[in-house]
Amino acid sequence: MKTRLMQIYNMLLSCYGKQGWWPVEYAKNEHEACFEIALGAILTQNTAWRNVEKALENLARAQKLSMHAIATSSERELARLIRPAGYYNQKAKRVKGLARFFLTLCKEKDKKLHVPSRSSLLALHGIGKETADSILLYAFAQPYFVIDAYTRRLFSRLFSLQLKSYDKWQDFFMENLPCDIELYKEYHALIVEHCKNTCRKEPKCDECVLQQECNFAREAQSKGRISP
DNA sequence: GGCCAGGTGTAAA
DNA sequence: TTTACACATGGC
Repeated sequence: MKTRLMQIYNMLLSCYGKQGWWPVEYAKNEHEACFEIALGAILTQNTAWRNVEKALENLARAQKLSMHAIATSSERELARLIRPAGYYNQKAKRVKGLARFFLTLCKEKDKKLHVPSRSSLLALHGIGKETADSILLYAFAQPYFVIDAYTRRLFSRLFSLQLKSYDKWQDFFMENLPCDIELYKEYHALIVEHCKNTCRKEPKCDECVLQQECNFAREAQSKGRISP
């Protein structure tokens, strides 16, 4: 299992190349870069990244991209700016809560941005496990493997896995991969990139870099055994 | 015009 | 504990 997970990673890497997530476009310092990542993590909830880019651009143009600016803006104004990212009323509340939370992380005298605990992120309204783990991994370089719909879809097919909960999926990856921040970042990004291309709900497996893996999984399933 | 996108919170079964 | 649904824009 461990070997196959790494094999799949290497196939994706050689096909798509290093993804270098998370993209930071506007931040002028390290703290704001962390915040911009977390902001993007909320804005991209069930939303295509290109729409998030429009929202971020609106915020930047209006000088409303910093944690302080967002924390002190009205929800109405924020909603107007982030409109292209969808669910703008909900997300306006969420990003404002996030900004206020981030301000508490930099209040320490040493000027360092404190690494939040997972539970403190989950306590924020509108931050669930996937968003919390994205923020921890990409903004704070903490070792949490991010599970999203693409990950479940792809690995359900590849391994005939029917894991129910987010935690079980996360355990599956974290128990079978070396604890390596860069690997976690890149693997998740590659899964997303791959699924955007060929592993959608209607998979195009015949033009897929993992075609052999898919066939292997299908064969194993038809023989009534779980693929290793 | 329908489907889908780097989910989450709430309420009901 | 699982399932259904609201939330919403924009690209293909």
